[in-house]
Parts: sequence; C-alpha cells; structure tokens
Amino acid sequence: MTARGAKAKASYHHGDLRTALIAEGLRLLAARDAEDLSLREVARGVGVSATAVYRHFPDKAALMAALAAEGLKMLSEVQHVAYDAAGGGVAGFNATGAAYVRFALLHTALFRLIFANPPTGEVVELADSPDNAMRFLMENAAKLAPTGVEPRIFALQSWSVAHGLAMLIIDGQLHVDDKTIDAVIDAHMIMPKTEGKSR
Amino acid sequence: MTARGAKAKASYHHGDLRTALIAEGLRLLAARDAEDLSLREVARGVGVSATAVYRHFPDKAALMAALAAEGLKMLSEVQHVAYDAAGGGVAGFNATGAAYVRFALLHTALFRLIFANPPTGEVVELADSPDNAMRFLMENAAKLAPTGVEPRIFALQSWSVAHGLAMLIIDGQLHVDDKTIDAVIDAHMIMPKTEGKSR
DNA sequence: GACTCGATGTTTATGGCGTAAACATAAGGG
DNA sequence: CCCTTATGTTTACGCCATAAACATCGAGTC
Repeated sequence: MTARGAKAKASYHHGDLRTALIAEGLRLLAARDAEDLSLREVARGVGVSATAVYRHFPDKAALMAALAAEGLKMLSEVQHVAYDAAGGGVAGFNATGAAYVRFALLHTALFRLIFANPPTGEVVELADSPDNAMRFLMENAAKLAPTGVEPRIFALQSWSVAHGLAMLIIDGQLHVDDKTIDAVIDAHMIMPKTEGKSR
Repeated sequence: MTARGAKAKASYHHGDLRTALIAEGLRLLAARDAEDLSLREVARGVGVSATAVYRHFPDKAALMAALAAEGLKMLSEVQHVAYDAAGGGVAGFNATGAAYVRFALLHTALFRLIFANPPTGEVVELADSPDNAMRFLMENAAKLAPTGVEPRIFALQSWSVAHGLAMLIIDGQLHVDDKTIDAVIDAHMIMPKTEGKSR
C-alpha cells in the first residue's frame, strides 16, 4: 500500500531514488570535494545499496554530471537575481560577475564540479546552448563592449576575469577580501571608461 | 643474485629513485590526467615496488606536490623566455600572458596539478615568495598599471584574465583559436589605451 | 675482513572503491 | 492469475593507497 500522501518508505522500492541521490550528492558536496565523493557514500546516505545507483545512472560519471547540471542551474539563478537586484545595465553586469565569484566561494566543490564537466551536446564557441548559464553573461558583455574592442573579445575577457579570479581564490593562490573582488570585477568596466564606452 | 651489469643497475637499490619517480610522473602526465595517475603506476614505470615510493615521499599527495613544484618551475621559465623574446615592456607583458595560456594547453594535466596544490609555506596575498612563478607576472602588471587603476587591482586582474582563459579552454567550455587567445590577452592592455606609467 | 646500522627496497595484508553478474521483489497489465 | 518489467540486493573482481614486517645494500668501526 503505497501511501502516497506522506512518505511511503520502508518498502523495497524507494519511490524517487534518482532525485534522492542528486539531493544527497549536493548535500555531501557542501562538506567534501567532488573527488572525495564516492558513489557508495551517496548510496549509503540515501539508505540504498551501491549498485542500486546503476538503475538510474550508467556509471558514477553520469551521477556527477547530473550534480554538475543542477549546480549550473543554481549558478545561473544567482546571476540573474544579482543582475536584477543591481538594476541591470553596467551595474547589473558587474553584479553578475561578482555573484559568479561569490558562488564559487560559497559552493566551492560544486563550482569545481560544474567546470570539470564540459557542456553536453554540441559545443559552440561562446557556449550558447539555451540552457547554458553563461549565455546571460556573454549577452551582456557583448552589449556593453567598449568601442574599439570586439564584442566577442570583450565577452570572452569578461568571463575569463570572473572565472580566473574565482579559480585562483578557491585554489588558495590568492587571499583577497570582498572589497578586492568587487574592485577587480569593476575595474574591468571602469578601465575602458576613460577612453571608450561613451561612444 | 646481483647481476652486476655494465649499467650498474639491476641492483637492489635504485640509485636516485626520487628523481626517477618525478621524471616518470611528469612523463605520464603528458598522457593522462593527474587524477588518473596512480602511485602504483609511477612505481611500475620505474620498475620498483609501489611501497618503495614511501621511502621518498610520505604519501601520494607529497609525490604529486613534487610534480606540481616541477611544473611551476617550467611555467615560470616559459614566461621569462616569452618576455625576453618579445623585448620586454608591454609587448613582453602580453607575451607572458599568452605563454601562460599556451603552457596550459600544451601541458594540461600538469597545469591543473600545479593549481590543485596551493603554494607551500606562508601564503601572502600576491604570492610573492621568491620561488613563485607568479611573482614575475605580478611585478610587471604592477609596473604597467594604467593611471586610475590601482596597481594591485590591475595585477590581480591580469592574472585572472590569463588564468581564467586558460581554465575555460582546457575545461572545454571555450573553443578558440590562437589568434583569439592573443586578442583577449592583448585587449587587456589595449583597452585602457593610455600606455602604462612610463618607466 | 667481520660486524653493525641506517637507508632503501620488497612482500604481504587491510579496507575502500567502481562496477559487472546473478538474483529478488514489487507493481501492473494481458 | 501469471508474466513482464522496473527497481532493488548480494556477491565478486580487480585496482587503489598504505601500514607492517622483513630483506638487502653501503659505509663506517673494531
């Protein structure tokens, strides 16, 4: 009798194991690196045998890819929220970059996992698949490119600054405070202001 | 039965196992990712038992750290060579950044390994320990900072652009050609337009 | 030259991992 | 009602890092 109302547990079958595995994986990634996350541990956390995972994912890599996809969705969301909160425009664009870096600091293991998984499907130069979180950043960067700099180059550079800063910090190569993060991100827009941008 | 051959090898003791292990590790890193490199495989490649490694490194992490240190030396070298070849100054600085990215594309696994190992010893904000390869980049960036931008911020941003671009490419997020790489790196200097501080 | 001893190897063993194969249990449609 | 299919479990294999006990060399000391 699967009492669907509340939690129908204690039965041989789980009910929604796939979702549960992803949730447990994300939960564990808050406490350990992706490379230290074992398939067996995730299964254990859900209370299921290790091999049960294989009914929902062909192998461990597929489970990790699912976690990465979930993380990408989260990253995309915080960027949109930050953009709107800053009122769009240049301020919004800068806020997007800062949100990107802060997401990396707050969800380090997940952030790393996201970029350890190359985008699925056909990859085009600027990663413009519809569900790609980078699309937003690239669009804005292209719009705000200062005169004299190819929009595409400016877009690539914008992403590089945010991504590089995030990576250097989470890899322990850089110890900087919040103010410095904002300064580095903002400087990218401020600098051309002297000469270009006004058009 | 010590088959004392002409090579002075084939003896119970290796002679310079530590160096040989590092060399073999670097060799293998040209063909596989660091995470797929096993201590046992390195030992096998040198023709020694797996546990022999522990006479020279406390654990696998220490071996990997030694490989990373060796890689950092290589990275530092190519940057200096590129700087000199370009005749120093702004062109030299840009060449340094491009060399950084190309090193990442050419020695991907090693590059990743380098930044998976936070610098040893006391870490200061701009990583200025004497043997640190980043020192050079930071010094130059500080010298060439355009007026109106804090040298420290400009330096951090320069490193971030090169590092971010390198990471995005090797992680398969970006597919760009050589010309684009140079454009992104150079744009960083072109944008402010104003030549850096004289001197 | 025989003796010792520390440095450097080897063998053996333990517990964790990803995953293949065979088997068990639910749930539902003919 | 039985049979099929989806979804679990048990068991087993080979690889891994590494701890513990043991073997061998090279160099001093008597």
